[in-house]
Parts: sequence; structure tokens; C-alpha cells
Amino acid sequence: MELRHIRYFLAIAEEKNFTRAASKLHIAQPPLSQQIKDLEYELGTPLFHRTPHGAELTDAGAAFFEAVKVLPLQIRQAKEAAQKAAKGETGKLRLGVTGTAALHPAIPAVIRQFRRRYPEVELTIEEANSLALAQGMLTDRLDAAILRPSDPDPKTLTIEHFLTEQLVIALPSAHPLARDTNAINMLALQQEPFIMTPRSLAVSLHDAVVAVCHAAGFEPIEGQAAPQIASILSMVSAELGISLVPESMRQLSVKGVVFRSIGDTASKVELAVAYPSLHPSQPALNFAAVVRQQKSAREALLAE
Amino acid sequence: MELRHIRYFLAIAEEKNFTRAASKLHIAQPPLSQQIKDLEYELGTPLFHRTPHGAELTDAGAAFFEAVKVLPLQIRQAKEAAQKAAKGETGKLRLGVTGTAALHPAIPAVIRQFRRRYPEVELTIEEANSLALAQGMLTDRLDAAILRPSDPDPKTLTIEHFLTEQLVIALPSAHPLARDTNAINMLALQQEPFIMTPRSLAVSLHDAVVAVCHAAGFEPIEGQAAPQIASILSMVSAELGISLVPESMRQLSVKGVVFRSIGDTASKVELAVAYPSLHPSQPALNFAAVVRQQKSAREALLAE
DNA sequence: ACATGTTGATATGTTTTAGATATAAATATG
DNA sequence: CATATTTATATCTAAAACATATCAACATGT
Repeated sequence: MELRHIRYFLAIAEEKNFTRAASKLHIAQPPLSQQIKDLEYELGTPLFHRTPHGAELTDAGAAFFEAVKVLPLQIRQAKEAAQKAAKGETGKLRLGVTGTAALHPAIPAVIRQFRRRYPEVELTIEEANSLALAQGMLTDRLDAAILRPSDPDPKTLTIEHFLTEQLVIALPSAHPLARDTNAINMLALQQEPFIMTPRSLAVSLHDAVVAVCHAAGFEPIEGQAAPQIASILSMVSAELGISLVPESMRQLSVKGVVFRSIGDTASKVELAVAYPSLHPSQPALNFAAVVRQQKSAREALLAE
Repeated sequence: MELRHIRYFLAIAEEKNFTRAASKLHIAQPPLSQQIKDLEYELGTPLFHRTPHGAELTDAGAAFFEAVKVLPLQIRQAKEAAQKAAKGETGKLRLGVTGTAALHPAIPAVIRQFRRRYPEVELTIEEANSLALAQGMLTDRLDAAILRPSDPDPKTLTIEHFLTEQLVIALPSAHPLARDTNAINMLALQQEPFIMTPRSLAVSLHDAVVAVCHAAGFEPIEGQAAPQIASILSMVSAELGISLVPESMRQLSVKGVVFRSIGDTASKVELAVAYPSLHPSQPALNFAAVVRQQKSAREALLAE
């Protein structure tokens, strides 16, 4: 039995007439009779009473009709389900976000935009450092991530730049330099211990901090290591040292910590969207597309 | 899209391997690849990731799988539904029973047997006189009936004899002849008015009564006409006359009525099963078969 | 490292079968 | 009773499913 038999059977059941059904099916009447004959042979029972004015269902035909009438709709829905999944309109997106990015207002904006555009995609968000995110994507635990890119990232990931932000200085509020709200010259910090995330966990942030110091002409004194942004700020608050953090951290107001701009040296850290190069899921590609679109919108806004 | 595509797709999804799926489907591997390619083209998206060690579902493939995995079962069930209906194991039987037959113990036995043999058939029973039953079958209100056959029944009905029963005399209990429990000679009744169903409603019963009188050598005096068996007996009870009724009526004990056997003359009325000759429903044929079987059983029992 | 055995894809020929055309048989209808 | 319906049958054609042979890609094991 093939779907053709079902389609032909249903057409005759509806038209109650072989000839009309055949023309509706865009075939001639003899092959239609033939196909129904084959179907009846396979079922072992006639499905229609043939009369000189058409055809009507037998009891067996009526029972068969009840069982198969939903099939064409089911087939159409199966097709649509496959196509929606292929377009990434259904399914799931396991998204990773690096800890120091979640506070940037562009990130929730991107996520909001994605949810609006793809409401049927089940979205789960995981927060971790950039290294863990990269590994998550390679081990198929994550589909895409917002992270701070680093050049030595393996070629197995596709990374698309999203935005660049400045670094700012996080100071204990009791620090002498905190009295002034003006920008601070980096050289004034060359004796301070720098609280940093270990390079192994967040390559690009670490390197950016070091680069700023080098540009100012000194090597930073490495103070306490801290794996997450929250712990950095509480260490600053505890007066264990100072830190350079992305400016979006200003969103976070922590007691005993003030932020100051860098006065003399240019600095930048990047946020990017990443997904596996090998078999990226369609929702991941769609998410990257939303990021690109948001990036254009941001840049148009900044250019005004 | 044809069911072949679904079957092939499901086989590969299960085996996760084109070659193994092909041998399971008893076809070679190239046509299988070709069919899947065609299916993917129709859906507009790949369904499998081909790898050097087999094939696994894409997201679209997984969505398609969820939608079509029940189809083979559904097709099988549709087939079975048609076959059961064709065998008369499902559907309905609208059965008519003539009023003077319902009391014969063989009738409930037949119905009980049919219900046991065809438990999924919806059975409705209607009681009416033989004429109404015959018309009901010709106007497709009834599928089969137990009735008292009469020769002039149109050739549009198939009638199969079931059993023959004797007539007995129904007397008011105050009647002088009721004092004796012996059989009564018909000639003793030639002055009594006979309460009868009109010939137009129950040809064979009427004719049988008249035949018994003729055999005894007299013309019965027609008394009150009564359409149903219950009214005959209450008229006898009211001493409006006497009546000849099928012996199964002895089951009915009506106050003021006694039954006596006919002493001298042979008499018989028949019960038969009937169904339309033109398009008998399978349940009707099955019912007739149960009647035949019950008839054999009865005759074997009586022959002992 | 390289031969070997997997995998699925491609090319081409054969066979099956769906469908077309022509016609017949059956049965209502004017 | 002729005519216009209906579905069924016979025969042919064209499409498509399938088979065989072969290839290309990749993993694996000596």
C-alpha cells in the first residue's frame, strides 16, 4: 500500500464517483479503477459498491475511511515539522554566555530579539567563562555562545565579532585616587596589585589588561587571581588590589568599589558570538544572524 | 511522497546505517540512497548526516521522525478495520423480531450466541409485525429480521427457515372446555369467534389458523381483530372469543387464559430469518449463519 | 605509513508499474 | 428504444523503482 492508494481512495469517497475523482486527481479514469482494484485486493475486500451512477462506500470502505482520512493532514504536518526544524524555527538553543558579558545591555537585547523572532525554540542559557563555553560547544553541550574571543581559539569554532568595549578601572572607594572622579592615568597604578582572571580561563580579557599596562610602559603586578567577575569586585572591595574590567561592569554597583575611566591609554575588549564550525545547529546560525543584525543596528546608532 | 519513503526513512533512522537498512528492506543500497535523496529534495532539507560509519538524524530528520513514526501502525490498523468490517466483526446489526416470536426460547438463544460470537457489533432490536419488518429491510431501516415467512414475500428478501412450531388453543379459563386439560378437538370450536391478527399484517399466522379450521372441516368465525399477541390474549381473557396461537405463547401466563393442545388436526407455523437479497450487510449474513447453526443444533437435539 | 574494509554516492542498464488511449459492458434516462 | 451515463477491460507507453558495477571518502588495523 502506498499513499497514492489512500489519496485515490479518499478522492473517490468524497466525489462518490470514479470519473470525477480521476479528473480531480489529474489522471484518467482507468488507472484510478486499477489502483483501487489493487488496494481492494490487498485488503481482501471491496471498498466501494459500483453503481451506474457512481460509487459508494461499503461497510469495509467506511471503516477504512475513518482510519485513513487524517493521513493527508498528518503527512503535511510531518513535512512542515521537518521544514520548520530545518529553518531553526523549532527545536532548542543551548546558549552559553560568558560571565563578564551578561551585564552588557546589548546581550539581553539580543536574547529578547531572538525569542521574539523564534518563539517556538526552547532556549536554555548557561553562564561560564569563555574557555568552558568553547569546550561546551565542542562537546555538544552548547549550540552557541557569547564570549570574549581569543586568537588561539581552535579553528573548530566559528567566531563572529559583535562589539568592542573599553576597560575601566575598579578601585576600592577608600583608595586615594578615588577622591577625584576624573580619568586616571595608568602610570599612577604601576605599584598596585592587579586582580585578574587567570589567563587560562579568559585569554582575551587577561591579555587586554596586560596590553594596557604595556602601552603605559610598565608590567602589572599580578595580585590575587579570581575566576569570576563577582569575585573580582569583592576582592577590590576588600582592598586586595585594583582591577581593569569591561565598562559594562559599571552596571554593577558593589559597596566599596568605584569605577574610573582610563586617562591616557586606549583599551578594548571584544564580545563575539561563536558556534561550532562542523555541524552548527540551525538555531545557532539563526542566533548568530540576530547578533549580526543587532550589531548593524548598534553601529548605525553610534554613527549618528 | 509515498509510504515507501516513510518506510525507508524509518528503517535508516532505526539502523543508523544505509547499507544495513537496505538489506533489512530487501533492496540494494543505491536505490535506498536515491529514494532518501528524493524525499530530502521534496522536503527541501537533509534528513540525515552521512558519516563514514553510518547516518544519523539531522534536527529536521528528528522532527520528521516524530511525526511519521506512528504511520506504519496506523496503516496496519486501517487495514484491519476494513477487514473486520468486511467479516462483519464490527459495525452494526439492526435486527427486527416479530412480536409472536420474541417469546420462543430459541430466539434469545440465537441473539445470545450472536453477541458472544460478534461482541464488537452494535446490536439494536426492534419488535414489529412481519409486514413492517419486511418493509423495514427493503427501506434500509433493518438489516435482518426473525419473522413468520409468507410465500408472497417479495423476491427482494432472502428467507431461510429456522423452526416450525405447533399452534395451541387459547381459552378463557371460565370456558366449559377449559375444565379438562386434555387436547381439544377443533370441531368443538366451530361456533366460537376466533380472535386473529389481520391477514394484512401477519399473513402466515392468519393463514395457518384458517388452514387448521379448514382441515377440521369448518370456516372459522372471525371475531375481534388484534394487531399484537398481547392484545389477543387479553381479549381472550375478556371472553371475547378464543384464539389459536404459537405454542411458545405458553410461556406467557395471562390471568384468565388457559392453553390447550389441538387434538385432531396437524398444524404448524414457521419462524425464519430474513435479510435483503440485494446488498445484505455482512452482520446480517453472519446473523443468518448463527441461525442456521442454531437450527442444526436444535434438530440434532430433537432427533435424539 | 599504507593497505584494507567500511561507509554512502554515482553511473548506467533492466524491469516493474503507473498511467494513457481506445473500447466494451452495464444501466439509467429521455 | 436510442442515448448518455457509469465502471471495467485490453493494450501500449513512459516513468520510476531497483539492480549491478564502480567510485570516493574515511576509519582502522597491521
